[in-house]
Amino acid sequence: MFSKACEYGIKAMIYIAQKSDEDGKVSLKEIAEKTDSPVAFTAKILQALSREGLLISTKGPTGGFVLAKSPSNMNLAQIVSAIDGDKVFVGCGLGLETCDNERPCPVHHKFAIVRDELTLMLNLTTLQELALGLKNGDSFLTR
Amino acid sequence: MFSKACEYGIKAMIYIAQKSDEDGKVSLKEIAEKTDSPVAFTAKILQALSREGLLISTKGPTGGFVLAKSPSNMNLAQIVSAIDGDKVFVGCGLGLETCDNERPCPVHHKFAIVRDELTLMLNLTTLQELALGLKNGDSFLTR
DNA sequence: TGTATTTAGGATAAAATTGTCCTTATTTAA
DNA sequence: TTAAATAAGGACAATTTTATCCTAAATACA
Repeated sequence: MFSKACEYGIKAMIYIAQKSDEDGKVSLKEIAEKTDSPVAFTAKILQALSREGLLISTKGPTGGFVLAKSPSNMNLAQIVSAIDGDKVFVGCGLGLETCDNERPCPVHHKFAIVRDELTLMLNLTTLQELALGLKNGDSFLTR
Repeated sequence: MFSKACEYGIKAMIYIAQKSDEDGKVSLKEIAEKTDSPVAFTAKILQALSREGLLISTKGPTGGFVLAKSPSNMNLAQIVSAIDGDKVFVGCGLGLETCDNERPCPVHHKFAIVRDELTLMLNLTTLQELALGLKNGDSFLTR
């Protein structure tokens, strides 16, 4: 469904959201540990998320990452499209370049319904609520 | 969403379904052409689908592939799981090994809803209806 | 029987994704 | 001012996925 990079990215963002409303910045090392992700690879992803304007990074001791916006204003769709692009939102289920209502692939109509639901869900799900569930112990980032 | 292999496999199955209720067997060469797929790679996928019991293959001149069952009894879920396994049906959206109602990842509940809809759609969509749309010119396998 | 045609399958290659390593730049604080 | 800590980013490596090539096996038909 999502790439590994995207999975790591989402987990990182949720962890940062949950952690940084307590303290300030969160370090790469801590993020990678708590999300059970490879450190160096996670670094690349956080870099990308910073470039895309979803994170703010600071170097040096006490440096780290913080959300660029309030977690209530950040949703999963923004994260996914920052990392995986918009393929998941608009791409054809059978990989055709041209696939729309004018010239649909055989599964287009049925696929579009599900895909649009996924898009809706990703757009409606905020980092705030995900971080809250995590903080409450209702959900987990590892295992 | 689906792997390339799976996309090719689905397109091939739809083409075979549409073509073989007219004639009998359909050759690899024809399938690859009409689905705009690489021949040798498609061969591997058709091999796998044959091993999985979804296709019957015949060697020699006039040989080729036919559906193992009536297209009304074959659905997309069977094809997807033959090629990509059941990851798409049961896998965690964030890649956790353990992720269920007992110990959910942060997106589990919302993700499961969409994933279950996808599963339902794949189970309910038969090769018969897809092949019919294609034959009627309402849908396409290329471009 | 022999030849052409077609799928099976092993070996290999290319490309994309995932992952690591190392150096540089920046910042903090002693 | 220096040392330590941290992210940035380039180079490279490993793995997975996608794709190709070649030979073998099976089959139809002359």
